[in-house]
Amino acid sequence: MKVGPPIFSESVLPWLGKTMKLVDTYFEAFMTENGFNVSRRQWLVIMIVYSNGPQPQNNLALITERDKASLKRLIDTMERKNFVARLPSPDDKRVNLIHLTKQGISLAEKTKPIMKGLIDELQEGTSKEDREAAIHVMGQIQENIIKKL
Amino acid sequence: MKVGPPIFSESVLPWLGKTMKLVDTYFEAFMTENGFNVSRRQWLVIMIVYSNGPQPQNNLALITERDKASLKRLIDTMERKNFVARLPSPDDKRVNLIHLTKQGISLAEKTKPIMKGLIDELQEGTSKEDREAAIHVMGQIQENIIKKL
DNA sequence: TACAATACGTTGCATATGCAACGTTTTATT
DNA sequence: AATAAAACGTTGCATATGCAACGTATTGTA
Repeated sequence: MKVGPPIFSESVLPWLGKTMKLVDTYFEAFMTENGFNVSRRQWLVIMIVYSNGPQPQNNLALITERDKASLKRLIDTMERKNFVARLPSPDDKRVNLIHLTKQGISLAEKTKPIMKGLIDELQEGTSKEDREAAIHVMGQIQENIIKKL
Repeated sequence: MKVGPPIFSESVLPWLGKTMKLVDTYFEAFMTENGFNVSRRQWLVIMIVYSNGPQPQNNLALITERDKASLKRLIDTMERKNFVARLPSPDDKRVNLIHLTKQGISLAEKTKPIMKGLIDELQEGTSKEDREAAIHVMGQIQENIIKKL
């Protein structure tokens, strides 16, 4: 018996989660192949710090859109893996600034160029117009929700 | 200091997770407002069973794209909430068939009509062409990944 | 200045998820 | 028919996440 998800089927919604999950899976496989043990979110944090300098945890939580508790634990893991280091902010005693370690910097430098290639690979066979349309659709959905919440 | 996520920014990818999260949030708020205590995934299971009849857990795991262990625990919760009941399959002693309880059927009947409205609300301001483009992009990304994995 | 409100990071608790291993049952192979 | 392989649901373990509460530090207000 053929069985599928009812409703939602014609809409954009069911595609979002599955795509995201696959992207995460592929990202980690790709990183593992290249000798790095880093999740997509960990990598994102590294690149944010690499591009913008040391950041308060709270900032990273906002940018990555996680709870600050969740981000705290992510930093714990990354510190254990020796990608980042917590250093007290000179301006505000409440704040930890997340710095990259040598290993973190090295990872950023090595992965940044190949990551563009990865994104191109993933989006292969899609046109710029379609991607822009997709972004517009998702942006509109987000707006609609935020307006109603 | 203005700080944003580097790379990925121009791509479709960062939109996926955020949109999904917002949709889930809104879904649950909507359900709560309407007097139902049910997550999007729980609701999806209910609608699948409602539309297709009692299902083995494994089927539901495949359709909802969760691990069978994860789905097992989802069913535990839904059984506790009295939305569904496990009944042994007459054909296969390994299999549980997930049935809807009266309460589950009632929920399906009451929510099905309003859910179409919800989806329309969410997609308000998007054209059919753009939504199709979005689905095409995500489908292509999924294909690309599956091909490479 | 003194006090209240807020911000930051941490911790405890609850929940969700995947993977691997297991017992039971079914299906395939020899 | 006997045995091997696979399928189904369950459980233990590891990880990720959000919310609420807390202590400390900073900012705003009276």
